[in-house]
Amino acid sequence: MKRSRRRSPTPEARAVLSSAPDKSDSKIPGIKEIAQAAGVSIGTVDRALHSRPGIRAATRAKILQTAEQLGYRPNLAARYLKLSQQRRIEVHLPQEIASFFDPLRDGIRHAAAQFQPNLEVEFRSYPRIGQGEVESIQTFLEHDCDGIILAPSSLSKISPLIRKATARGIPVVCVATDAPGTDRLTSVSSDPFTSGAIVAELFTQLRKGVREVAIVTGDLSTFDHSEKVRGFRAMLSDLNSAISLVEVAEAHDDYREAYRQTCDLLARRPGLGGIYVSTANSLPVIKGLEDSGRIGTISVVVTDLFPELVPLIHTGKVFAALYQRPLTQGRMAFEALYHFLMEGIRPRPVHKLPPHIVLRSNLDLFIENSVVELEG
Amino acid sequence: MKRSRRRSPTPEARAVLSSAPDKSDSKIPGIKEIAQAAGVSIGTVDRALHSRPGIRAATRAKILQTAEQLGYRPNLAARYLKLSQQRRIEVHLPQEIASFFDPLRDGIRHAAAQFQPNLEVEFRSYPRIGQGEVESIQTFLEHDCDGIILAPSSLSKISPLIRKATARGIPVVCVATDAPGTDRLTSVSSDPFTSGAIVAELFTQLRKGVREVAIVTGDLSTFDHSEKVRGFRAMLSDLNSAISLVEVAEAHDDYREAYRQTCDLLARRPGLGGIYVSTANSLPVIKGLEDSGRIGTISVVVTDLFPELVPLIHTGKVFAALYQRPLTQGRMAFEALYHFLMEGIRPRPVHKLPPHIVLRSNLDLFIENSVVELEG
DNA sequence: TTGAAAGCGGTACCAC
DNA sequence: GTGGTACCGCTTTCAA
Repeated sequence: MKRSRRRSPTPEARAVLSSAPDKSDSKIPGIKEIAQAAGVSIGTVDRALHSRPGIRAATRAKILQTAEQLGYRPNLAARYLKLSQQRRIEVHLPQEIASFFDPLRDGIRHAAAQFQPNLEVEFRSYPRIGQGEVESIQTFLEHDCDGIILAPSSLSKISPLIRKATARGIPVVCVATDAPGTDRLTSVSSDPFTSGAIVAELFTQLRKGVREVAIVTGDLSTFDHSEKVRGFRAMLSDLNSAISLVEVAEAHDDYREAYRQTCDLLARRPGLGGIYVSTANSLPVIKGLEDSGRIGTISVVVTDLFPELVPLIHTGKVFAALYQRPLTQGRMAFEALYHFLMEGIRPRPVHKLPPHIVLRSNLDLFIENSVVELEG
Repeated sequence: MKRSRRRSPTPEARAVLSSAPDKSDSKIPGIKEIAQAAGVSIGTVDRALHSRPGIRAATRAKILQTAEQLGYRPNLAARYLKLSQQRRIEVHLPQEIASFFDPLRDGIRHAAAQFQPNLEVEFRSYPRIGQGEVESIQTFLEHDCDGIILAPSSLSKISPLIRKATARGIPVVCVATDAPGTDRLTSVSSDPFTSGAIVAELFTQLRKGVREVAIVTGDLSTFDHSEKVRGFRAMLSDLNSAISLVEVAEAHDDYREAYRQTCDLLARRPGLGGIYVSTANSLPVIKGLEDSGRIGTISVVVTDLFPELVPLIHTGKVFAALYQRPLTQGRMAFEALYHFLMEGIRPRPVHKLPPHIVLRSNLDLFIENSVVELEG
C-alpha cells in the first residue's frame, strides 16, 4: 500500500482503458526480481547481465532469459548514483568567432545541465582558429579526461591529436566542421555542401535578373569553405542556372582583407548581381557595398546570424542569412558523447544539420529563440 | 585514495592548466557535507533546502548560506532513485495525419528514452482531429496521471478539459497548435503566422511574373489555419508586394474536397501564378494541377514533408515545402513537461518554432535526418 | 562459481 | 525543532 501514492483505477475505469497495458500489479522488475525468479543472488545476476567473468555459461543463459521475459530495464538513476565516478569531458573551442562559438558552448552547457548526473564539463578556450588550439587540446594528455569535444579547424595539425586520444580510449566529437579520415566518435556540423547549394538555388529562383555572382570565403584549404563552393557550383549546374560564379575571393576571416577584396571585386565587376559570403565575415563586405553605393543593386546572402545583421535583413540590404545553428550543434555533440560514455551507444558517424534559411519573414522568430532557449 | 580512479595531475601539469578551476581535493559537496559544515544533521539540511516546515528560521538561513557557499548541487541520480514514484504522463494525439503525428510521437519517445528515470509515457491515440479526442482526453479523470501532452485542435471542446486538468494539478502541454487563454503549462508549435509570412516572401521574391496567388487551407476557424493566412497577408503588405491573394479555399482536410476546389479555382483563375497549401493536404491540389495541365506554370508551396512530396520537389513541380518539425516539437514538449515535473522548472509560456524551408537544394538532408534521429 | 553485504546521495519517517 | 536511520536499485568487494 505504501508505495502507490496513486489510487489504483477502479475496475470500471480499467475496462475503459483501451490501450492500457495490463502490467497487473507486478512492480517494475529490478535485478532483485530477476535473482528471485532465477533462484540466484543479485551478484550473479549482475555478472550475467554484464558479461563479467566467473559465471557458468548455463547460469548466465538462464538469467539472461528470465531478465528478457521479465522485460528488465536497468534503472539508470541507481546505476549513475553508484558509479559516481564523476566523469569529465573537455570542450576545446576558439573564442573567435564569438557569434558562433559562444552559442555553441551554450548549447553544450544547456544539454549538460539537463543530463546532470556524473558529468562535469570543462571549457578550455583558445584565442582563435589557428592560434593556440594544438596547445589547448594537447593538454588532454595530462589530465586524462573521459571525452573531448573540439572544432578541428586545421585538419593536418589536429588529426594526429584525435587519433592519439582515440588510441587512449578517449572519444572525440567534432563540431562546426568534420575531420574525416580520423577515428573520431562522430561529427556534428551544418552541412557546408548544402549551404552552398541553397544559396545557388536562392539566387537562381529568387533573383531572376542576376547573372553574375561572386563568393567571398575564408580559405579554400578549409574543408567547410571549399565544400560550400562545391555545393554552390553543383546546384547551379543541377538547375541549369543562368547564373555564373565569376569569382571566389579568399579573405581569411580578416575584416580589412575582406573589405579590400570586396572593393576590388566591385571595381572589376560592374555587372555583379549577387554576393555570397560563406563565412561569418560579412560585415566588411557590406561596408564595401555601401561605400561603393551598390548596396541596393546587389543581392547579398550571408552566413551566421548576429545582432548587426538584423537591421540589414529587415531593410532588405541582406537578402538571406544561412544560420548554422550553433546551439543545436552543441546540444547534439554533447548528447552523442554523453550516450556513448554512459550507455555505450555509438552514434552514427556523422551528423549533418540543414542550416536554417533566415529571411525577413522569419527573422524575428530566430531572434526570440536564440536568446534563451535551445533554439528549437 | 580509493575513489579517484583518475590519477591526479602532476604539479607540472597543473601549472599548465590555464583555465582549470582549482577545486583542490575537496569532494563534491553533498547534503552530508553541508550538515557537517553547518553543525546540524542531514535531516535538518533537507528541511532547509526544501522549505519544509518544522525548522527555525535562523537554522534554515544558516544552512542555506553554507549550501550556497559550498556550491551545493543536488545529485539528481540519488533523488530520482529515492523518488521512484514512477510518474506517468499521457500523450493524446490523433492518428491522422500520420505524416505529422507519427514523427511527433517519435520525438516524444526519443526524448523520453534519453531521460529514462521514473517517467512512463503512455500514448493514447484517437482516429482523427474532431473524432474521439474529447473521449480520449477525458480519461485522465480516471487514472490521475502526472502530466498530459495533447493537440488542442478544436479549442472550444478541449479548453475546458485543459482547465479541469490544471485545476487538479496536472500540467498540460499543447503541441502542434496552441490553446491560448487556457492555463496550459506551455505550448510548442511551428509558428503559423511566420509560415504564412515566409510563403508570401518567397512568392514575392520569386519569379517576378507572379501576380495572383491562392491559398488552399483547412478550416479558417482553426487558429493555426487562419494565422497562416494572416501572416501571408501581413508580409505582402510589409513588402509592398505586387502579389495579391485572390482566394482562400477551405478544403477541410479532405482529399476529394481539395481536389474539387482546386479544379474550380483553376477554372476561375486563368492568371493564377501560385498556390500555397497551408495544411498537409497538398496531394489532391497537385493532382488537380496535373490534370489541368498547369503544373509547370504555377508555383506551388506546400506544408509538411512526406514521401510523396520528395519527387515533386526534386522535379520542381513543388517549389518549396514548409516543414513543421514534428520531431522537434515532440522533443521540446516532453522536455518542458519533464523539467516541470522533476525539477519544478516552469517553461516559458509559449514555444514558437521557425518552420524549415525545404527546397530542392536541402531536401536530401531532411530525408536523411528525419528517418532515425531527432532531426537536428 | 556463487552469495552476502556495504555503500552511492537523497528523502521520509521515526523517536527524542 | 532536531537527529537518527531505513530505504531506493545498482555495482563491487570480500567471503564462502
